Amino acid sequence: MPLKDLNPILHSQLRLKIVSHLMAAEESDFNEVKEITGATSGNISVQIKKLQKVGYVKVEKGFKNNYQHTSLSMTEEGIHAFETYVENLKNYLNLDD
Amino acid sequence: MPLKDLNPILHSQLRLKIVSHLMAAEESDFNEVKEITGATSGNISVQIKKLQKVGYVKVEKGFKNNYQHTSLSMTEEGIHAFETYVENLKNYLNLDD
DNA sequence: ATAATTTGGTTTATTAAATAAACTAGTTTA
DNA sequence: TAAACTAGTTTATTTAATAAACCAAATTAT
Repeated sequence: MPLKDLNPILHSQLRLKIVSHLMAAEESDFNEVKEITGATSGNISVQIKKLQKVGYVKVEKGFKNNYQHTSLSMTEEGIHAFETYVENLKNYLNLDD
Repeated sequence: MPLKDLNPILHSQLRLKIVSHLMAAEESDFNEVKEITGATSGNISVQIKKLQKVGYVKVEKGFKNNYQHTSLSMTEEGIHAFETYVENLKNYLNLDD
């Protein structure tokens, strides 16, 4: 079968780092994402918003030790999209099961 | 260990399709790539040139049945880059060996 | 013979995406 | 109370992806 197009929301260096981390971590926050990605806050803010807009990531804003705090987690839809992305990508990498 | 950056030359929808095909096919040409990717000639031309410029793909222009013909194949450097890309990507997909 | 069409592309212009710089708002420390 | 830090957002810039328009040679139709 022909190679399927890769979900462009996930096929992005930074968003893939973020989602990969959230898939492994189950729950995380803005700062953790900043540390593991090494990206700038602005870039992360933009990409998180994009992931939220399509419903892949849940963004909860609140407070923690008087400071604003943004916690992040994958939605069911996001988990499913990631799994589909991985299956499609395997065909590119010749890692087919 | 932290997630390594993915080689941006390979982490592109169309270029990954092209390279994936060339890795499997060993030898191919412009038209075959056009068929399997479904992309426009212009887009393929640009991406092939990019892959050639970094030394990942060998481009040989000649003639076949009186028509111009462009054959394509991976270079050693390209094969190595692809393999490294796959290894790095595995860490994103949680497919680690 | 020559005009129209097809093959096999390249070049250039447009659109979209990634990224960082500059900014905002509140908190803590000197 | 001013400086510095935390935790982000908004906006501007750079870069990349894509398609439209173009070019040249070969073929077919008139």
